[in-house]
Amino acid sequence: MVTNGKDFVKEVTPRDEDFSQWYLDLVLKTEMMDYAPVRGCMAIRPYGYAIWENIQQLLDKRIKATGHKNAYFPLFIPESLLQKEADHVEGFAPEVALVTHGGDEKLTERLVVRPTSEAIICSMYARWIQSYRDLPLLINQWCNVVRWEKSTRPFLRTSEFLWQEGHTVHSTEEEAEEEALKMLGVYKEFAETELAIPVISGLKTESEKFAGALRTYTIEALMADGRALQAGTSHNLGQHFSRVFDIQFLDKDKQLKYAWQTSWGVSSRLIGAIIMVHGDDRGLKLPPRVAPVQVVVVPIITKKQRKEVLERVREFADEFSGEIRIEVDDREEYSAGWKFNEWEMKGVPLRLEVGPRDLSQGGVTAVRRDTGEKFFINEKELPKRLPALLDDIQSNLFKQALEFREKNTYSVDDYEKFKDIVQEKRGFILSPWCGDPGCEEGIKNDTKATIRCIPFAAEPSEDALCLFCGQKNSKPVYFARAY
RNA sequence: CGGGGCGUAGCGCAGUUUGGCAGCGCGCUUGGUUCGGGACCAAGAGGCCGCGGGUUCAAAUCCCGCCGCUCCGACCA
Repeated sequence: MVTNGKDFVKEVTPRDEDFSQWYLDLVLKTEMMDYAPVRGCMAIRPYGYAIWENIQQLLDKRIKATGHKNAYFPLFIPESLLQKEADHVEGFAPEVALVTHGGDEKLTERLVVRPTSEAIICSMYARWIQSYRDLPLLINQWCNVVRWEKSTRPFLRTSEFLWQEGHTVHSTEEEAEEEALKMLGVYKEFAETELAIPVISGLKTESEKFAGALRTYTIEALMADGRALQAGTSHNLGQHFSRVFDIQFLDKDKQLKYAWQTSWGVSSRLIGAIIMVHGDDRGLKLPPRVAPVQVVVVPIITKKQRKEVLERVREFADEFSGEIRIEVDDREEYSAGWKFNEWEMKGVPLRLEVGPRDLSQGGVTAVRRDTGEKFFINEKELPKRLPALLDDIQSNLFKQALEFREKNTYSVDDYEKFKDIVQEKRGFILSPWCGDPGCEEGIKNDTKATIRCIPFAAEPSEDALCLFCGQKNSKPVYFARAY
């Protein structure tokens, strides 16, 4: 940590000085997480977990609204099941945790701690599906998964993380494709509406797609340091898994057919995205829709009016606690100024100050976390103003993030210029690519930038020359340095 | 997995070079005075110096091994 003299938040390294350190300072000081005694693992503390609960609640609603039901599958997967799909095992083998013993007894077959649940779920689906009447099968699960990662970062990449994974089965290829795209759309709408994070969506390249998928779709967000973060993926699995797990159904035409599948997921990584998209030198800036505390009330306690002020803020909280996540910080061992900084660091969208002056004027002093704006609100207007202000903060955060992304998205067809931007400014770079994995690889080796996605609208054009090889009829795709 | 940095009280650090009582600031506890942007006074509590070996009369300090965090790379949906 670096002490930054005159600034308000002493605990946090300035963002532009050292982005990584700023991020680490924040997740620790705001008590979102703490390191656990297992390498790469963390405890998610109540303040961080509350954000996850809000994400779960808001996304779960959407998953159910699109016809999916929740279920739960085992943490352990027999090793032989994981090994059935060739690409899948190749993709995950290096990072699976294995259970070899039960007590002192060696297991006859080793168990994999799920890195994702395709294998175990497909093995169950094979038993549940016989007829086209059993389809579509639309199931989601909220769970933890384990991937033994080489390098980890709180929330962004940890050995164990929380997520939801949807696993659906369909009778036709078209229907599976439609499902994969539909859920990508749900993710995009969710990220933008609830997390105030603008995302670009599109198709992953062959080298970046999910191990075992036919196609992978993705939403990608831009962090404040100009690096991209994959925020959610949706896979069209084709018949890859149904063939090896033998998920067959008798169709209307009396033919026995292999089913078509999808899977899709977002993880607790989204919490990292919220931090890195919205945060500033003072700390977090949480979008009201997912903020554990939307409004904090800080009483200004004075010797003379201590009782009146405390009574007022307490009834005040009761008044709004039904519709707003409101918290009264009436701890008397901390000064008002200390609390201001503390709650700003924790990213609470709106602060209300109630002191003798406010009481005499019949209202409260409000301060927005997003703009720092300070203003008086008359008591009578509060029921209307508070929800309206939270909505306004929510949309303003989205607007700021969108402006930042637009400012940091470049359209470039010259490789030298491309290299300069990757080096100096980062951000998204829309550049033509011929589709050859060799060119993708070459650009990655030169610049560390990867193709984040091929946007849906991308059309090849005659005069678009591949950034790397110069071939005509290339498509504009998004490049970035990524987390 | 390769290279660098770090690990001493809850947090930030000094002490390690040259072995000899484990310290400072913040925080914490208690009492009191305060409170509109990190208040003040007084009295206190708090340590397997990351872990395990070794050298030594004596190790936070020297040697060996390991673990963890972190940065850069490799790897990675």
